[in-house]
Amino acid sequence: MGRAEMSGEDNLLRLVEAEEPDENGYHLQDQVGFILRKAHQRHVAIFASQIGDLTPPQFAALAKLHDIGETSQNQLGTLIAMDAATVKGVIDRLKARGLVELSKHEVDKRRLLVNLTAQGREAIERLIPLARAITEETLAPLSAKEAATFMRLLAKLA
Amino acid sequence: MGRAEMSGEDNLLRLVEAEEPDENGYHLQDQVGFILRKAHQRHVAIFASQIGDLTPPQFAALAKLHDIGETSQNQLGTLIAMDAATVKGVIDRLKARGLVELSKHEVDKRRLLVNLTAQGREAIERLIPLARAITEETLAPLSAKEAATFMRLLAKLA
DNA sequence: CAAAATTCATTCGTATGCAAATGATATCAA
DNA sequence: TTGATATCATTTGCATACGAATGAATTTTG
Repeated sequence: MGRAEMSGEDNLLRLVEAEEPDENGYHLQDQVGFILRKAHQRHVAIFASQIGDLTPPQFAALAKLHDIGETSQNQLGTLIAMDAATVKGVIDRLKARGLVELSKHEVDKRRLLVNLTAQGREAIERLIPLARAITEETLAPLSAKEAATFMRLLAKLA
Repeated sequence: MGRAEMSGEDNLLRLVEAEEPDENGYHLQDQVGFILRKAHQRHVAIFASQIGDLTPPQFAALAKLHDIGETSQNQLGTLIAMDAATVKGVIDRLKARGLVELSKHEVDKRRLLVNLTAQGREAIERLIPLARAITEETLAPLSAKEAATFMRLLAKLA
């Protein structure tokens, strides 16, 4: 596939000539996955700067429990998009800090019920305003209109 | 703050009445960070379904090395957005599989140079078409125009 | 030049994140 | 009812991801 055989569309030709023969111009920094990973990293960093003593997954668990009340560990995992193994670790750590408490389901003995403690409730209610600020700061590079568009499209991808 | 005191904008009133008094309507599933995390998860799953024997970070390292040639481990980390500790693990595993080789920088003895092996080069060149398919599948829920908009806005956030 | 500050790499500790295997319990179906 | 399935939780193993501490080498600066 020699370049000489290529008929002449100027921009394309210039583009091709600017690159190495074997490389058809794959640029990592233009790939969704790579940018998605970086955007997520940036968000996590912003989160950590505002809420230092809780991770985003831990916050998600508390926020969801605050929203819906007691549920099973598994159900909670589904709601906050974590598999069973991951959610267990998160809940274990929240339990160790006294933010959630566990109990057995009376009827279905397989289920482990998770609920906020008073301390957990106090914590999440205190943190929610900070979480709003985190969302705001994460979206700060975009105008209000851009942010709305972005959220709409991002939701379609997730 | 009784609801009765609220003057009547219909939509707002209905919205407020649908919620608990103390809860000002914080919904995890509407937060950028949460959706960003889910979108990233989905992408990683798509990646794994197309390229089973390499992770996205490992692929990123190979792709970048293919793009720019030999560099120091640290510099590579900067280019693919990984801190020093993370990049070391990734490179260690690629080395164990014979996809990259390491050498000492002649002048600056602190630096560890990383380069593709012949096998690594063969691998990345074989995988790049699959990576394009992964990008395509990740963006599949969006129209071409939406995808372009999304990429533009995402890049601003990352 | 010599001390101070930086840079590069490594190591340790902690926290996701997921696949796969396992055990206990529930539900479904023949 | 019992045998097959499915669900819930746990555990193990592996792979990011990052802060913090450390040591070696280089660069900056007084």
